[in-house]
Amino acid sequence: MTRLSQLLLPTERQPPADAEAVSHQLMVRAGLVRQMGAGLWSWLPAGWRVHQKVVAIVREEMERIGAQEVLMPVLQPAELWKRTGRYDAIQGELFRLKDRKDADMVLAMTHEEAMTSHVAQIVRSYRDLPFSLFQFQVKERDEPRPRAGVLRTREFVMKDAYTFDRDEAGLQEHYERYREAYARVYDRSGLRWYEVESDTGMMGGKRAHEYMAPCAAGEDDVVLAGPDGASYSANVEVASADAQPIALPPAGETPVTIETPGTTTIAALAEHLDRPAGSLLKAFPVVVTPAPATVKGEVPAAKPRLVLVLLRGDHEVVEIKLEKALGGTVRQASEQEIRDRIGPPGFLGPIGSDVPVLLDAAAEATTEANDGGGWVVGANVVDQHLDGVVPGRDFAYEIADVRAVVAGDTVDGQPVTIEPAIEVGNIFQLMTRYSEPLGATFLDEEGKEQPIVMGSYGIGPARIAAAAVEQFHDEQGISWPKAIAPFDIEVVALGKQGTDEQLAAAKVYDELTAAGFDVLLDDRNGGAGQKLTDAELLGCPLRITVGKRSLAEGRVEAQIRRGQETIEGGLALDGLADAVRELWERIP
RNA sequence: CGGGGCGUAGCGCAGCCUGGUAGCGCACCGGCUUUGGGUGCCGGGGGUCGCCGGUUCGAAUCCGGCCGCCCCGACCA
Repeated sequence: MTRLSQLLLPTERQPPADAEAVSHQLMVRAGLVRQMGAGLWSWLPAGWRVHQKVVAIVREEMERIGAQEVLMPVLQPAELWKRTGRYDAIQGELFRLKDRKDADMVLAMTHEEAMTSHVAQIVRSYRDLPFSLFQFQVKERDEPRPRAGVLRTREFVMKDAYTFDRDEAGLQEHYERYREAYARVYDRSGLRWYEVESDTGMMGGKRAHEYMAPCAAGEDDVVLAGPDGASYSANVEVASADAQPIALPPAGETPVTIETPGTTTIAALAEHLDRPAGSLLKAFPVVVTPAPATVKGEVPAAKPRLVLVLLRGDHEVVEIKLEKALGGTVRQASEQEIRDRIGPPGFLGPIGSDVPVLLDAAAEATTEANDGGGWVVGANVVDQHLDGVVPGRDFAYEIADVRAVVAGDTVDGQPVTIEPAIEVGNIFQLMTRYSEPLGATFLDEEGKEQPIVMGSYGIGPARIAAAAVEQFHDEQGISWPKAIAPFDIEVVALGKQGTDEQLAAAKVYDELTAAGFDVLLDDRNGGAGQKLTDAELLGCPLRITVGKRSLAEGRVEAQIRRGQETIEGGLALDGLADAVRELWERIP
């Protein structure tokens, strides 16, 4: 029996002063979670019910596709992580510690090492494959900046799953099955969501998708084309689209020097020349440090090198795309490096220096679309630029798509929009990134040793809960999707304990519970205002109010939380369970 | 890691500049009152003023160091 008078549900009238995100404010105010430290959160009973409901949905969908549930330690020997190279590759985010024997240990931020090393010991033959494992286990990440309540924390439960296949075809099959399972998970949980192409990041591997729930507190920007991203959707980190056209003035035989005193920014230059920023080439000098060896035995690459990135003045670089294109980590060049190798900052250009040039694909596409047109670039001389510069003719370059898509660009002719969203899950094709260093191999039909081909698949239940709050709330509080609400129905008993309303409400509670609903009964002695306000804050999908007014007619009141729709005339006590069941069908 | 801000009761805040033994609202406890949208009145409990050190007759207040938390950026499976 869940009586509010017995439930630890510390609702607050005011949100914590430091809570910025709506979900942060509401989840604390509604008594679902409490903070212990930066990025460290405790789940109180009602909040944990939400979390568990999400977990139950995920578990069902994992089992539906044949994945087997396991549980592996969070505290792990560092040795495993050294073998995959991540011990050195991951800088601050990995918690490291020593045990009493002074052995290096880590707190796992994900479980590729653990899963793979076990599987390496167990699997011998192609006959043992394929299969897939999953768990709900805590992950520890020393986040540089935890934020937004439960959205980005240092410790959180994750459903992580791993697939083990004989070859890439098997992985693809598994991958598709997971995509379907994920779609079901997010549909069932009641979120607005979409699947986008993503960067593979520290996981390594080949292909990856992220599952994004659009919301104001989102940390990622997602590029979408078509209705709700139907025809294109990708994280801006990897998105690519056709830039909006821009006209370039005809170029002469050779570049012409123009005086541009004091115009060190694109904006100033555009104004000075009275030309659109998109017709100017922005110079972005960077230093590339080749990626460190992530696998034992990999040959360390060359020394850091300077590269001049050129892109349209109305575009920005995406560091991740740049790093991919250049094959290493990238930082902006220092002023000294720029002066030594290229020219005076503010007037940089590709002509007159020996620094290799990387031209953004959108700039090249613009050049082609303006046959015979020329750009303005820095002259590498103070207060001078060059006009009528033609890439290829006037300077050599390599080409890559390294710019950020902006709203209004097009994909297959369709304009894109950009929305903030929170990542609620992801899937990666790891290939042999972990099986090789950890020796997870099998003998194929020919008796030849092969590395297992892997995939990894994560879901953050806490983020699903918080994203739901972000997406579904109003002035009064949360309005949960019914699949993950802490309770299906809150029965509010008006009047003091022992009154007719309270007795009738208890009966309503029993009847609805017997009918299979999760019911919360507010049997407190408080005033009507307090109870109704708290109910709206907590946000159960359906509220049944038992007061003496309607009770006199043998009825109770009903309100659907989403949209605060009051059911005309309420519901008759006689046959209440059936009426509620019917009503339940149309609640989101 | 860079920039900014904040630590005083469970939550939200004042007091600090100008040093004199800590206060308000909500919540909580007791009594009465009220009973369909946080009712009103009376009485009450609760705080190492983040921590350490210094200055001073005296420090929440001034000075130094440290710790914690939040926001922006960098970063982020």
